[in-house]
Amino acid sequence: MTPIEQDAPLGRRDLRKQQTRAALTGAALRLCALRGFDQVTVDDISTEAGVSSRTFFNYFASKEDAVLGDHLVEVDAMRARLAVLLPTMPVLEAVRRAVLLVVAAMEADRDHWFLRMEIIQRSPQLLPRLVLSNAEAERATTEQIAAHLGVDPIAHGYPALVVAATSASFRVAATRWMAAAGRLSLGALVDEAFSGLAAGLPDPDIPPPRPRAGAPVPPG
Amino acid sequence: MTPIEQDAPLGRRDLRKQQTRAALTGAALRLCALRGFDQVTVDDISTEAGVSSRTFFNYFASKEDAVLGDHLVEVDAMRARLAVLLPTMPVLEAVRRAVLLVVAAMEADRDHWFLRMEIIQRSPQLLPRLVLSNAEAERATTEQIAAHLGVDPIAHGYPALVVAATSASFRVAATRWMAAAGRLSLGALVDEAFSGLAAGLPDPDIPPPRPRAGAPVPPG
DNA sequence: AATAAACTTGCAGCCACTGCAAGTTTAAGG
DNA sequence: CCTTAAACTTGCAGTGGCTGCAAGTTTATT
Repeated sequence: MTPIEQDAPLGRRDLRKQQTRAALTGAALRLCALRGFDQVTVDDISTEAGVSSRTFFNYFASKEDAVLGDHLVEVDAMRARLAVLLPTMPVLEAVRRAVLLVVAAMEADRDHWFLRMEIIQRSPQLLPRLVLSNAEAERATTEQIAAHLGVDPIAHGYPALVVAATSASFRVAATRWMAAAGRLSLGALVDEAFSGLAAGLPDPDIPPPRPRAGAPVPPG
Repeated sequence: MTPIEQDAPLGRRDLRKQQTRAALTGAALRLCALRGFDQVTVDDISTEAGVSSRTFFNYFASKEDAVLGDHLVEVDAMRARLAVLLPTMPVLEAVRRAVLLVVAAMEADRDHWFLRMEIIQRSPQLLPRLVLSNAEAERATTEQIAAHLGVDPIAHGYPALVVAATSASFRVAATRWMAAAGRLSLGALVDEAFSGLAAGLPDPDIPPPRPRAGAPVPPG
């Protein structure tokens, strides 16, 4: 998504490919935010981007992919960071810090993400696919943590549990971030969520506007 | 899914509808487990179930729905149970106990769930839709907890966080359950996952069978 | 038995998506 | 500069998911 300027050899061919890809995602996001996801055909997007609909499918495997993006780059970066962090701190803390990479990428791509939010809100069918793009990453991270701990990733539930819980927390933070239209820092929201996790999700202290019925009995 | 025998008025019409629906899901699960999800057409399923493909879409909105089911009943039951439990115990504990209802439903429907697992493993595209069916339920539960705590569900992150984390934990437990082909109790796996959550996901104590290679040296 | 309601089905059609076989553009080597 | 190979685009034809419509058929109602 974010136009990445690498020192890699960029012939005018690869340059044009990047342009086309950007044009397609741009058109997809713009049109879908305007009309709603299923009121936009692949042909609309392709025409808006100035290519044929057949070409669209040379760039994206599905209409949804064009809207949601792939985010593979960040995933790889996160895996590398995790590898460095895991040996030096508790798992949960390592994951928290690694996730900050994704936070940075999303904050850098604010505009696209806000459009995505609008589109997803109108077409909830998209939300699961967004989760799926994480699913593969989650599986890999689970194995990475299992390897680090020296346990079997299916016999032992911990690695999968940490990954699933942190991933869910991240999603909650991202949702709040987009709901707040960026008035809050995504990083701060993520930190808040991870703190809640690390504390074991205790009932929050509510500044008591009014007491509720049925006494909450602290266990133990 | 599970044939529910209510005292409700069951004319031979509603009876036949139930039969058709069961035949369709049965055919869908059987065929997809055998050949793989996208090697089975709606026509195959309909023919196997003895109805036209047009009728298929009178019962299910999509091919995926036929395989994954809807699970609306359990969701409603869980919501009711939560309403009773919330005022008398911490949120996390209330959710844990409410989830046991879903656990019971799944254990009662073992066979279908194991087929679903096989199918989903071969066609990971299905996993997100399974998550989506939960998404609506999660939103409702979040609001229920927010109302109980007397906080605004978007200003305050706790309700969404608890729901997302517990939901993810449940998914992990279910995955392990299916991976173990039912040799373990789903209830026990869920309890284990919730315990990990309540403890704040600390690094597990690994019984050290052997030190692993590539020495991760914990710094002082 | 007559009427209304519910259910099934075929048909026509939209759209996402794919493989194939052109045609066109760019890169590479002499 | 010219040639050749590779890469990219595109149209075409076809599959399959999914929908609305307009019968036709079955079941419930009075």
